[in-house]
Amino acid sequence: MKHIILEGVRDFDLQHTFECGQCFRWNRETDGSYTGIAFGKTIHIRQQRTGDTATLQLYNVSDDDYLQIWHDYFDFNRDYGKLKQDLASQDTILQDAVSFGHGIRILNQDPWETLVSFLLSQNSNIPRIKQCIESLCSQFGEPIGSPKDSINQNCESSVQEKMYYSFPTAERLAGLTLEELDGCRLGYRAKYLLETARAVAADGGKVLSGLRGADYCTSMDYLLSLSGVGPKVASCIMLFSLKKYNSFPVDVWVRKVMKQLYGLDPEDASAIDDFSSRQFGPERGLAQQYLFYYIRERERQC
DNA sequence: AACCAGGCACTTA
DNA sequence: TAAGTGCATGGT
Repeated sequence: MKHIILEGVRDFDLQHTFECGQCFRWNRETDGSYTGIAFGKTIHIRQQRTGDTATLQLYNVSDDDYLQIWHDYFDFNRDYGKLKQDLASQDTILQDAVSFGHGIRILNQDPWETLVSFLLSQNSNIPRIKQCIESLCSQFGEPIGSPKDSINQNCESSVQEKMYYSFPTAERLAGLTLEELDGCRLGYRAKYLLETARAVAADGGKVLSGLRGADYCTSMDYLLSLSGVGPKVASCIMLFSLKKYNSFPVDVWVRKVMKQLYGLDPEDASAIDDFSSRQFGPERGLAQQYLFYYIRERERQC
């Protein structure tokens, strides 16, 4: 039975984790459960809250998959209770943000998928980024099984019937032409994608996948050498796939936080970098996620 | 209907 | 080093 149950899970909430802007291939079903694709596998998750812990049902997950992929993917090795406590004690703004997004966890995603996703994210918005990625996957990825297959047929499921595709490899994309990418509607980013895919595929992706073991500067230098990857995109890749929790992506939303809540000049990148380093410490990447989710959900109300 | 989006590459001063 | 500009496309 490909079904895992985790009980007594603290500091984890599906909506907080999947809708804080770090991932693009998770979708909410009508009943509040989520279906996602990562590492060439589909997975369906339901949560039941009881007080401050949750029971998680992971469907289409074998014991091996859980140990080899999902345990690390959901960052279950880190103590978020302690991390949150440290951050919340810094200032009341962060305290509110942490409280608001208390179930956020930083996913440890695949570096290549994360690289492409954030390369495509520039000057765009989240709904459209998701569209671009899905069309890229459906046209150039491999079809994979639906998570519905492993859900008990007797109980009704909210998982929608559709095809699921893996994320295309660097080698696959490196062999394409710009014309072949037209249907994905990537705009001017298509050129960046091809150049970067070719650079990554040139060494079989070994340099990129090896960056988890490399230090911050080595990783940053390599990523910045890729076409279409600047400081913001590189920071996201390092934070969401390379476990570089000191990286602090600064985008329009974070600039908004820095201006509105901390009174900094939103155009002064080095001031923001210095301040975030002093104020949030070596785990400032996590602080960034709480603040990003906080300001974005707040603005959505208006 | 404008405005702008999880920015970057490229040019100019 | 700093400051400006074009970019494809679609959400709001």
